[in-house]
Amino acid sequence: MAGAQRLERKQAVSDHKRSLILDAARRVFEQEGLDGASLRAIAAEAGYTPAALYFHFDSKEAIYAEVLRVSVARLREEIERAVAKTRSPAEKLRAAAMAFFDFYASNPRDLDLGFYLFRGGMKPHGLGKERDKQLNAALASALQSISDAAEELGAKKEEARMLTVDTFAHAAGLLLLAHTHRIRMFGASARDLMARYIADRIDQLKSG
Amino acid sequence: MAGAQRLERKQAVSDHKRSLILDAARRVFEQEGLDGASLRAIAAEAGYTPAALYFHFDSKEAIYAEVLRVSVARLREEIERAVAKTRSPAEKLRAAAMAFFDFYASNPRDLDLGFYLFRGGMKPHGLGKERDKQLNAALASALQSISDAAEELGAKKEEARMLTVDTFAHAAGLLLLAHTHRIRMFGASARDLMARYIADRIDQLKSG
Amino acid sequence: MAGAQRLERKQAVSDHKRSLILDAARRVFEQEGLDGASLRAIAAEAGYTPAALYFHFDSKEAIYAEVLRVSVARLREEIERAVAKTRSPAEKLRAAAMAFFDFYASNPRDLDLGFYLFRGGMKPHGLGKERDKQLNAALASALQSISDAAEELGAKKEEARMLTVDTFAHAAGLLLLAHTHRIRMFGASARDLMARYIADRIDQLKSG
Amino acid sequence: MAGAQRLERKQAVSDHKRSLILDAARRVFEQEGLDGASLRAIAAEAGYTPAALYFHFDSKEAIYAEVLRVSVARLREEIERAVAKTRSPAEKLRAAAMAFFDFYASNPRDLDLGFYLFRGGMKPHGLGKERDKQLNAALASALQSISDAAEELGAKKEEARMLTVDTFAHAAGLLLLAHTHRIRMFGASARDLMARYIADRIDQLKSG
DNA sequence: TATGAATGAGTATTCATTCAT
DNA sequence: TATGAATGAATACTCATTCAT
Repeated sequence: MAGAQRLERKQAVSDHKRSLILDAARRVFEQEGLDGASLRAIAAEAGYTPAALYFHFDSKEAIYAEVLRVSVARLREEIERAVAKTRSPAEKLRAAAMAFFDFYASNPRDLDLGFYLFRGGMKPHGLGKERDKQLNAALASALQSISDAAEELGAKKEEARMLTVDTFAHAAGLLLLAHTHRIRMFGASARDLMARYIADRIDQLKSG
Repeated sequence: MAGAQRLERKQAVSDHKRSLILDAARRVFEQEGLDGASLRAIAAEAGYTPAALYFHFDSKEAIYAEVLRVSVARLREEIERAVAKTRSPAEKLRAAAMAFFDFYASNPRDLDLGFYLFRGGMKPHGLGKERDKQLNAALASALQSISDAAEELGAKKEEARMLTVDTFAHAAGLLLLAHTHRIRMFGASARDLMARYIADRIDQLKSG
Repeated sequence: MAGAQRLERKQAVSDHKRSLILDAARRVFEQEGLDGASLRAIAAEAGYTPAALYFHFDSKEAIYAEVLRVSVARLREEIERAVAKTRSPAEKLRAAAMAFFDFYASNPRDLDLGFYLFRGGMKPHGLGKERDKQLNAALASALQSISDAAEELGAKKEEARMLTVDTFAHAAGLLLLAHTHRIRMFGASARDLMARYIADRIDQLKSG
Repeated sequence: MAGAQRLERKQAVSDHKRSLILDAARRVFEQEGLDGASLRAIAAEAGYTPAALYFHFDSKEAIYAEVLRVSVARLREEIERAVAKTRSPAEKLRAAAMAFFDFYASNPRDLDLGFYLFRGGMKPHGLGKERDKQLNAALASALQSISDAAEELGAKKEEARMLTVDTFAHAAGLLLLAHTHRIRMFGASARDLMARYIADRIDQLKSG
């Protein structure tokens, strides 16, 4: 029993240190961006030697992946919080979509990270299949609110799915344009366009 | 006269070498991705010493920019070619939008290249102001067909612009999902979704 | 206790390695001159990878500065040792001046090193402000013996200072000539000229 | 005859181009300092390709040497001009010494160049014996005024020579200190110190 | 668990020089 | 005489990672 307790405590301490490193990594991402987030920089911010991080993570990419995992978890929380404040299915759908958009609009580093990892940014072997699966699951879970709301509005399962994908895509595209400053060339606000987009889709659903 | 001819020939040879280097750069992008596209790698692929590239280009970024410029020019050509085959404004709009989508769907490295701008864009240095401006202009020019078609369909200038941005964004988002293989998790075809999206917008325009 | 001892030993080992690198740097200076003293060269001479030096020093300039610091420290020691052997103020002054001259006459690479400052000095970056200040302080300290002796011989503070500057300048000029072999063209011994110079200044002081 | 004339003209044209390059080199030295005076930079300033310079000079160092030669010639002119304005031998001596000092004080790049070339700054084989000899001769000639004046003031040949060397050395030392900004630490003006030095030597000569 | 030390591969860019044309 | 093209060596410095301690 005593041995098991000791092991538990050890595990807890270890987890805590891991999360301290992740916090540091997040801070570095925010302040320096992806390119500045070297292992050295993360280690320094965490008060560690670079070598020390290898006791807690397998590689730099593993840290990146973990930060992304937490990021997606936060995304999900934000969406759920926004949805919880609403009453009607329509409002729910709008709230979920806009929460998704707003999360990345106000956390551009999370967007950067997401794009980096979701694409082939990582050299040696990507995230690894397992992590990739987990990530997809987490993302699907975050977007579940959108699908649910669509179904409540009368969409069939398949339609609801497609709406979710479309919403994700439209938001991602607008965010991309907004963050590369390529959108101002058309003199439009990304958020307004997103709002209009989702309003149209809601109308479609209601009338269809 | 002979002197002028010699100069012309020299220029032609020089241009040819430039384009060989750009081809090599494109190949490296394709095989190694953006991060692997170091000057050394490009030089090696082109059969040159790194130093030799500096005779033909001012910097690594200049090579990137040129590759990108060519890519956007090809995009524009494809869109215009597609539009030229159509008759009605509605067809024109659809053709332009789908040509945009298809270009990047079938040239994923060009998409990667475009996304590079995104990453450089976040901390906005990258290509330098001048090149960035030129690029925006080239992109706007490539998308002009979409705006034109929308206006022909009765949209006001402002509406036409927003439609163009929306179309760009939706396509970009879908391509991102497709490209990262995140879209299959919803069991939908990116191209179908794009087609439906643009069909809906055309309906909107016609009925509005 | 044991822990403290281990730390001490570690520190000692680290210091030793640092000094081995500095020795290597000095050797490179001697054999290759200042321009040849690249980081690579120093690392190779020390039996290290270039990257390894960055564990022990912040930059190439930091190594230069350290070598220079040691050089000036040795200069100071030599001057003080020479002065300590004398009795009268006049002898002290002569001893200090000649020790200064002799140090650089018999350590021409230290002279080179000092001249490096000159070249860096023209467009005044080089070592960075902080190091430059420290160096000036160390140099001033090394020359203090001369000022002190002058004051003991009756010179006012201001006079003593100027004498120090003059002595420094005269010695530096003669060393330059001797070192570049430009002095033989006049068939004179630099050391004799220095001795005569300082003798004259002592006479001046005594009679003035 | 016609052939000889043609050859002469060719030679004249060639000489002119050489001097244009040297002018360019001088300008680059002045604006960019020694480190910035790369062959490329000189060529660009002269409106040539780097390769073209090799038809006029053997190497970069050869250009440096030639610039230095011209510099020493100008030094000599300045000294002679200053001396020509004076009447008494004492004035002559003072004028020559101060002209020497002032020349380098107001043309620090010439000083820099002189130090660089007179020392071992040049890697492969120095200036070459021949050029070195010429340079020494030119320098001696520039300093001749000082020796002459000293002799006119009653110094024997040997004494006059030593005075010249001393003056050269003192000036060089002060200039070195002044340009490295190491002299202000003693709060003295280099020019005043030089003036005092030469005044003392004149007094010595007169009284001795 | 953590460190200090070290590595080897990598970065973009500059340099003086050469050579065919 | 001059150029365009090319080279090979060099520059200082950064990186993720490893390993003995």
